[in-house]
Amino acid sequence: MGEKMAFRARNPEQTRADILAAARVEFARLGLAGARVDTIADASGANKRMIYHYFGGKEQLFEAVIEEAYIGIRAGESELGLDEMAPTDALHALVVATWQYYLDNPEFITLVNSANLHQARHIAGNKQLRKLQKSYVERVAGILQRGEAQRKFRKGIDPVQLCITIAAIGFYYLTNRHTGGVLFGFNFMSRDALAKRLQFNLDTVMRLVLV
Amino acid sequence: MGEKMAFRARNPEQTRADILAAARVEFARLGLAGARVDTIADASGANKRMIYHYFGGKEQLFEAVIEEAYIGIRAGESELGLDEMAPTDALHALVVATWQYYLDNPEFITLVNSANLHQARHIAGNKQLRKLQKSYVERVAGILQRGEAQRKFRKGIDPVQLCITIAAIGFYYLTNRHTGGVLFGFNFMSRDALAKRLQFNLDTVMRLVLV
Amino acid sequence: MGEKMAFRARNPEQTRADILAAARVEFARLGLAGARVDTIADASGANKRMIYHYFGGKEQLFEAVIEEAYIGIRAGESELGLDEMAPTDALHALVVATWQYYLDNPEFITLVNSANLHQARHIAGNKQLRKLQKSYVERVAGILQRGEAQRKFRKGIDPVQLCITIAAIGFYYLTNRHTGGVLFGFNFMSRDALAKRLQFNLDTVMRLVLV
Amino acid sequence: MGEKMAFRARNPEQTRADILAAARVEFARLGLAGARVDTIADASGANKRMIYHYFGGKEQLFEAVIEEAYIGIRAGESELGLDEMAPTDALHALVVATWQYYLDNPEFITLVNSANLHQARHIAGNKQLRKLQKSYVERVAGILQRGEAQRKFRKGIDPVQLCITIAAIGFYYLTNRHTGGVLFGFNFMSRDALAKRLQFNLDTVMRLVLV
DNA sequence: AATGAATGAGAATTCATTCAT
DNA sequence: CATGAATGAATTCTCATTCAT
Repeated sequence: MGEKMAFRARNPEQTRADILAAARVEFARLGLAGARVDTIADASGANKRMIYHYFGGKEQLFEAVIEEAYIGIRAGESELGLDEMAPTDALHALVVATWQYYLDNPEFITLVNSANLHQARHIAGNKQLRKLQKSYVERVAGILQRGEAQRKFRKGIDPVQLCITIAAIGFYYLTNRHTGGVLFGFNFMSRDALAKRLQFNLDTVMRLVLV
Repeated sequence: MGEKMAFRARNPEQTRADILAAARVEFARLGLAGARVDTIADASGANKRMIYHYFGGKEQLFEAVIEEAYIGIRAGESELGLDEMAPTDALHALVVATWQYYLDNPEFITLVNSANLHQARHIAGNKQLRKLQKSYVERVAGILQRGEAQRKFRKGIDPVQLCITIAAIGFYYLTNRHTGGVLFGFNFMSRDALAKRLQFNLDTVMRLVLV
Repeated sequence: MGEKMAFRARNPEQTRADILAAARVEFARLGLAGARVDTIADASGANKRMIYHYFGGKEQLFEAVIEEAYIGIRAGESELGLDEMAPTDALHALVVATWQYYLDNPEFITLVNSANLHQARHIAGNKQLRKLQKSYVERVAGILQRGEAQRKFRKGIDPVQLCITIAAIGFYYLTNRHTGGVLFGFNFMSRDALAKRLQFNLDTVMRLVLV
Repeated sequence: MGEKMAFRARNPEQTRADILAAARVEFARLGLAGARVDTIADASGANKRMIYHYFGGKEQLFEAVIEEAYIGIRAGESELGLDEMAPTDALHALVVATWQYYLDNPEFITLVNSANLHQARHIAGNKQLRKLQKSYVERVAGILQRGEAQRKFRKGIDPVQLCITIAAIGFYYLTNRHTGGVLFGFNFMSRDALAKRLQFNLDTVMRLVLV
């Protein structure tokens, strides 16, 4: 009686990170409207009050999750060293890396879908993400220019459209894996199916750019 | 004016259809969890009770909406007369028609995303959709075979992967138009942007299949 | 199209009786609040509108059911010919008949409980039932008098209290058979258990009245 | 006045107990189906959300109420000190105490009826109640044995049947007091009527067991 | 007499958020 | 910084009853 319950480690950084991690999972699984603040609090090991303390509310927490997700994917790409590779190799590496990022971060695709369902208002005006994206497009543009200069790639390929297509052919396959499984009647996530898709996508991109 | 419209037309078919139409819009806009039964009832001109009477509940209504959406897109394709066209024309027409369907039915893409968020459990076991999809794939396979026989198309192109890619390059662009707009910094839905994207996609597909 | 649905037999008496029978079962199973007008309509083979037509509403239907139930049990007793039997035999027959009525009409006990939950307001002022009850008590009083005159029964036994006790020892056992089963740990409705209880009750009543 | 009682005492135990008490009254008055969660919330001074927090739902709250009711009656009996009394006195005390418990806890009888209406599923598998009941029966069996040993009581009286009968003759009178009042035409709850009934019941039980 | 579609009021349940400690 | 009890506003779902045919 009167016994004092042990508080969790008074570690603000950790608490914040734990909440964010739990929120990422929950929002990815159920979307913004379907996610439960209670569930996030429980899963994070913190409590509901902390969510409001650190993030202000459910929507702001969602914002933080989305931002973090986009920072994550762009960070990965900048570490590939694409600028040092031959153009063809760089493009190949980019397609593979994008695909692999989706596979390693299964929450990313549903988070992006949720962000779009809400018309991207949770990242509207986010300069940082705009900047990261810009440097990404420039990197791809650089690859195309080098390829073109070497007479390997066609002229006039729009780097933005290429970026979108590289994302599309992987992202769509994975985000629609459930309905795809039902409609097409095979397991989209089997090792074979995944390998086949990656190969097909590499083909698609290469045929698109090579002269 | 002042006239009391106590009861709506005693027309079960119409009532059901009105609810379904209102539900399609609401679910597309806010997802399964975000959609409000009340809003659907009001928008449909019917009342909440009718939703439960005709569909059983929110989830079953969602099921009906998703099923209807898939039936709609497949129905459009079967009316294109692809089998009567030259292979190249047929493929071109298919890419254009798919793209146009997405533009004409903006709800379709978010509904599909919602269905996938919930792991496709709302269409699991739906034989009809499986069948429709099958005949769609077969139609595409037919185009590929004819193209191959005419030495226009490469050999060994997987029709399933092609179907997925044709959908992906249009669908992804449109579903991600909001975050895309923020990140890339241009309006994905401007006339020019749309025309450019369609052209790029046609290019992508043609380069993929042509010898 | 324009095909006319077959109406059920235009037989008011039958329709009313069917509704009443279905209502008895439903009210007995779930009580007044738990019973569903829809269920009664479906089970009766009629439709909801008929319930309102014939009875006015759910509460009035309940009234009709309760009244019918009480008329039923009293009707049974008056047919036993108790007045023609020796007092001991008459009492014995009455205990057995009461018990048997409960067993044959399992709905009776829960209906009575429901009527009491609602403080008997559904039979308040019902002269007919009061009259039937009166003649029942008089019949029992007659038995006691004859028994007393023959020096078989004690003097001064209150017929009302006896009536209540005869009902109580059977009714309570049966109405509480479910909780009884859980708490005492045996099946109150097995052939053996029922026989044992009846014997015990006969004993109880006989010892109560015999000199 | 004008003072805002925004939050009630932060006392989980009390809150839970308040809800339980309010629920007991409401369920007793209207049954499981007739009871209103809103009413319970208001009457308890808590709010609806707390009911779901502490009990999970209406049905589970009902379970808790029923369990508490049964624990209550058994607790009372174990405090009577029956084992220290002469057999006849013990039996007398038990009949009186049972009767008095019903009178002091008017909710008990309708709760038991409700539990039985729902086929005792709310206490099915409740080991604690089974155990309490068992020790109760054993206590009664002990009285019978002592009485028998002292040649005061008949041999071979089934303690379970006796328990049931002791409950029945009081319980039935009280649960049926409303219909009884209408049918028999007197007030079952007048001081006189109650006294008379208790005396009759004592008589019934004593004649049943005495040699 | 009979039907079943339609309704509004209400009931159970859920949820993001705030308050006292 | 941390906790978890408490809350009000929604939200889904239900139900007795009425209306048009």
